[in-house]
Amino acid sequence: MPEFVNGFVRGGSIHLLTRTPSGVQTTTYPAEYVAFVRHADLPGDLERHLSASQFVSSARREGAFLRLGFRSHAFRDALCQSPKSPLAQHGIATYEGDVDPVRRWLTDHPEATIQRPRRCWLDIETDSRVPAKRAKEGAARVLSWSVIADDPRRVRFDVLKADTDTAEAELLGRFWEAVADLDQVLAWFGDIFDFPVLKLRSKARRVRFDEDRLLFLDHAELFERHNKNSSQSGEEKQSMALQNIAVASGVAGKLDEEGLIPGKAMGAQTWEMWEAGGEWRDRLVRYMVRDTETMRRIEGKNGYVALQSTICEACTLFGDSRSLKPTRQLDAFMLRLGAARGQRFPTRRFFDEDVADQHDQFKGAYVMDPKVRGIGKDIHVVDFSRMYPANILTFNMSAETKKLVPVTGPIPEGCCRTPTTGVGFTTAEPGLLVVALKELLRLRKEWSKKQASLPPGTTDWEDAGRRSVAYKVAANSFYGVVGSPFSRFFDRAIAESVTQTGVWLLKMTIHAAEERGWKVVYADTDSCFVQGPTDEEFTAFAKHCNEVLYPEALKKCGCVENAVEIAYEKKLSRVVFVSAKRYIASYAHYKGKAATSDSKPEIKGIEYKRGDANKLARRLQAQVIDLLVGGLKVVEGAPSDDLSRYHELVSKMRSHVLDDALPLDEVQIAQKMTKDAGDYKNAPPHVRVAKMLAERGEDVQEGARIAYVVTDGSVSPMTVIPAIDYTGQEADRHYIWEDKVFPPTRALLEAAFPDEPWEPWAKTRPPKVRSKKSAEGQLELGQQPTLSPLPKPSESAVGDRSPTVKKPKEFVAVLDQSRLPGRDLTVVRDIVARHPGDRPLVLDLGLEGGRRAKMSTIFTCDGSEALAEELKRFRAAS
DNA sequence: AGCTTTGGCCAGTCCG
DNA sequence: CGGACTGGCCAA
Repeated sequence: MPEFVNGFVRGGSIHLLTRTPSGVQTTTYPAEYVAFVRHADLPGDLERHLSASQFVSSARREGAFLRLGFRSHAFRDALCQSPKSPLAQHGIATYEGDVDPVRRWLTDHPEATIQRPRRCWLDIETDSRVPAKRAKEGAARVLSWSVIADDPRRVRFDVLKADTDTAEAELLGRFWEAVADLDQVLAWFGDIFDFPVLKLRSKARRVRFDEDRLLFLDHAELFERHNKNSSQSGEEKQSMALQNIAVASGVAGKLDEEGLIPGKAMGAQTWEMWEAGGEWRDRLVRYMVRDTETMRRIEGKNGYVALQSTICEACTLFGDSRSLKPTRQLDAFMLRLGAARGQRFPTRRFFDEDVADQHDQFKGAYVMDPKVRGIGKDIHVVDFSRMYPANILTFNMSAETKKLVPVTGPIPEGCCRTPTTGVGFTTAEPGLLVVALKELLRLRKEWSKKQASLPPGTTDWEDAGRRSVAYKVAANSFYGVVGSPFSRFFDRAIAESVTQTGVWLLKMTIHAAEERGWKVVYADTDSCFVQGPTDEEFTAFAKHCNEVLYPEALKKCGCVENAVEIAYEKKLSRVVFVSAKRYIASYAHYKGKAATSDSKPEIKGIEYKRGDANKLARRLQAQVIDLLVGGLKVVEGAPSDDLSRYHELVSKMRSHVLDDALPLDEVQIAQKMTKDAGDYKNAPPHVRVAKMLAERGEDVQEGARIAYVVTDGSVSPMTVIPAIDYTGQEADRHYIWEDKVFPPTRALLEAAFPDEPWEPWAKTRPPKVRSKKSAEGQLELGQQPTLSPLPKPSESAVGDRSPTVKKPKEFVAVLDQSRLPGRDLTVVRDIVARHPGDRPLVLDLGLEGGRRAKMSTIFTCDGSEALAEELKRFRAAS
């Protein structure tokens, strides 16, 4: 059985590489650019014309198709892609006319399998004097490289001997020698740095190497794709930098780097360290080798690279970065399956961007607005198992099983029809999509079973588990690929039928639960949250859905099969819904297994889980989450309904934001720049900062994560600075509190305690004083009052729910805030009360809603040392 | 150059 | 001020 580790096209041939213990064996075949045409579609004269054409190198019948071979992709494109081609003119479809010769060969040879590559990790360092952006383009000299092979484990590295082109050429030459007996190279963000740099520099130095021979796989990209599925906190999403991921994965401690230039990042002083020579040059190499080793350890921890290899084997793909794309995976898998059954798939069209943008979206899932007020208790949750695959299976959905049926009325014999989209499918023979899906699910089951039969923790056990996951991943990507206009299998009607059948099933379930007198409080896509039943009643409900409700409903649609199934997933003991897709909850049980005090809460959608939220916003949310549902273990004695505990946390965080020294990580926000800086209509803050950085020559390209600090959030557009410019002073504290930290927690608190007033903590920023007024001498130059409504948490709105007249808000004004040590207004009010008659003032105040009011308040107004002292004493005493 | 989907929330900018 | 719009990130 032929096994291949890699393959490529060169000089009119395909080269297929086989790894042997002694080296790599190459097998070559002529490169075939093939397109199929359905014989029945083809008028006789056109067939003769094609067969005789000088551009067509071969033409032969294969089943119902005419197989046309071309000498180059240019000839084939002219026939298959151009709207002016004779086939397009006749409205004749072509099939698989975009498939590249290597994929063609692998598709036509079902006996060929994919070999597991000999793998290594790579890291390089380049001259730091060249801006990263230019370095990527190959403008910086390579200073060093390191390669760590996995099996057998082996570390190699090398350093530039002299700052000359000759020395660099030798260094690069030794790199390609070092990887000569390896098949796959992984590097962190290798696709955008290490790989192109090595290739560009080697070309520039005229170093001989074979770039096609190796599989280049971007480890960061791979990690990101596989890690999306695993639930994380926002803290872990902060950065994709290698050392951050290493710390989060538990394979490295906090970064401990000491470069030649203190306070400067390692990457920014590679040149200086290399030039210093001796111990510094050694240290540069050590850090580089450590980074390389870190990648290997990350893999040891999560096994994503091994999983990717398994996916490649399952789909017949070579293990480079392209194998990470779901369209590629499914394409390779389905082409083979189709070929085995004598079926061909449509030629994939190459859209230009306009066409892609024009494509209409199809309708998606149903999401219910949450119906719980306050803290919800004892909520049962059912969810459909693999809902979208199940819908495809049940309705036998596939491009070639589609059948035109009346949208309403009786369903023709031998057909089923989706209930809401009215798309018909034959039930006579299984569709290809269904066959593929069944095959993947069968394999998944087989490997899960196999895993269960093996001793846990062994290599075989792990491998079986990975195979099981690989098949699940592939099966779950089906729906998305069918819904993608870039995919060969794009079919809007099918994609929409999948989602809308899901909507139909979910709403049917909601209705059935409500019929029993229970309350459905939330639902999203494939899950349904229900309040009212006992555990036993709800178990019976799920059983009834599976045995009666769905089978009967699907039968009426003409379905012969039924893969639809719901499961009683969990009971939640306490739930707080902020809005759709945003809630927190503690478990009563999960799949029947009772939760313990160690059980982590379920947290969805809120800032705590977002990588672009402010750190303090996440911290305050974490504390409040702990009080509300428990499990995070950041607050003592949680959970609790004692409001004063919440007040305390909020007040404490507010004084921290307003008064304490704030380190960078507490004031910065980081967001990804998803496109080129110039392509934005209204540049958002992170893009404006990116532009500032770019002007300094820093590397801020599409995809970069930009960290910034807001220095004035009260103007539009806001003023911002790059995070690296922050010295500890510039942050707009009011903005941080009013816009970043408090609102996310306020949303949680208002959801949990809707009758309590949470507004009082919201505002801290003094209103802008009109220049006219301040010129009148009431306020001294440079002084602005800090105005804030007093929090009055103690008299909570128990009797205050009726729409009575709103009480006027109380305000306290404190002058010269810069000289006050604190702004804890309850404290200030007390102080004020104990200083009657000092000096009355009438202030012109900005109230909420743009109103203004005159207010006379009695307090010490000179911002004197005396008040500062008084505050200190009061705090010490209380 | 190549690309898994839609639904939803929230922050920010611009404009009337 | 509010609404239209863009952009980022998350749930499923």
